[in-house]
Amino acid sequence: MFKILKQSTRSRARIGILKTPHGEIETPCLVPVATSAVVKTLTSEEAAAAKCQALIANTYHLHLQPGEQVIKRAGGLHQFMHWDRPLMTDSGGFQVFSLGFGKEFGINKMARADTRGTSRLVLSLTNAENKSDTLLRVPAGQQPKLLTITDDGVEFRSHRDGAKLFIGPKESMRIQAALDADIIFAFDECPPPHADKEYLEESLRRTHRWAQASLQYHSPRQALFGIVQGGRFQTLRRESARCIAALPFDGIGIGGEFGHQKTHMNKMLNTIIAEVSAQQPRHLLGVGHLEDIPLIIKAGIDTFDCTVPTHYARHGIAFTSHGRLDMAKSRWLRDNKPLDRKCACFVCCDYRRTYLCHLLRAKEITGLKLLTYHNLFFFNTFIEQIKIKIKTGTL
RNA sequence: UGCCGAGUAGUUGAGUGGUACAACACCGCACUGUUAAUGCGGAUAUCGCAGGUUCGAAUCCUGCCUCGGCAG
Repeated sequence: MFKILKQSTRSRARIGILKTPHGEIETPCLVPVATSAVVKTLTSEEAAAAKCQALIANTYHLHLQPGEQVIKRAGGLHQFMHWDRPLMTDSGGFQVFSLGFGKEFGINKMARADTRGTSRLVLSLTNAENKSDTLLRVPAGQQPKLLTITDDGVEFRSHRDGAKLFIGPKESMRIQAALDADIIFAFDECPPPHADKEYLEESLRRTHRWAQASLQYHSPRQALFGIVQGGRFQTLRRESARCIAALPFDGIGIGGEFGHQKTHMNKMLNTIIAEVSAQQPRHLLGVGHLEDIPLIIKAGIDTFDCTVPTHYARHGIAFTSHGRLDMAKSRWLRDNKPLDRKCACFVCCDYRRTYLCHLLRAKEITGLKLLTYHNLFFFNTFIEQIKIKIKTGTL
């Protein structure tokens, strides 16, 4: 299922081929996020044209809307969304965080370093109610207010209508089987970044039990990846990697966050990858800012999904060879140059900054589409260049 | 020409005696397995003009100006 074509001698980076019933993925590869069976603003044809090799959709969201039975009757996700290349589905484990502690505290998955130079953990607070400077803690045993985590799974409340719904490993596997993606993920808990070590230990035990249950309930016609957790603690990451590596998964997923310094993520990845088989594909969940990509590939990551190129595009940010450009800023109205002269995508070939800026400021949805297309093309091209370096032995 | 109504931030409006508020626009920041074309923050007003009453006026009174409606 996974074949390594070239292993770098300078790093853990490798070129591989991940085979699926819907074709091959040449790794390393970004897997753009198509939560609701769509890369927001793009058609599946456009996502393919932007050089996306595979997409990842979401179990929780598709279960809520339109429901997996609708997709099953449509012939599965591939036919439903008219995408004939490889597909993954995430298990709903991330929603345990994002709709639980994430929503409650108004925080993101990632912690970040205090800008005042202390080593104190500071969180990206986005919820006005929690705009205090106090350090948030999640002690062992604490439940998020908005959902309930038990040994068997998670009782969610629908963010759409408040209805209760239960998803555990069994339910996640059943839903993912109906969706019928090529690669699916074990049901896990993505723990909050500010959780105490004791909380993370309990959460990890639960995630490991759910990993075994996911294996038990999964149909072998889909590839199933287990998920390593453990937060910012090296001992927990090592323990988790050993546990997941010992189970008969088709690949290794790596989830959660890794601490509030960028270099810490590298250390955690090295710890994890040292414990898993070189022959298995490794997928890093939810990481992929441009500056992270060379680091994670050198650490030995084969595939990774991230909302950054698509999400930022819809907030007006273009990633270019000149860096991040906020294309909604009025200065671009007077700029007749292409978005990025060095980019070969149709947006950069055929349109100019002034027009992109106008579309964004006028809130025309085509502006979001053009930036989404460009960002994906740019990220994918960036990764192609890294692959060339691996192939030629310079990375 | 008369009568009636209206003039408050760039715009549309709220505010009927204690020197101003919202939305949008503008400017800035954030966003890493998507509840997000989102969230947070900031700047911006001699309250049409001139007088008067009052301790105090966007608010009450007088005159004027501008716009709209109706009448002639």
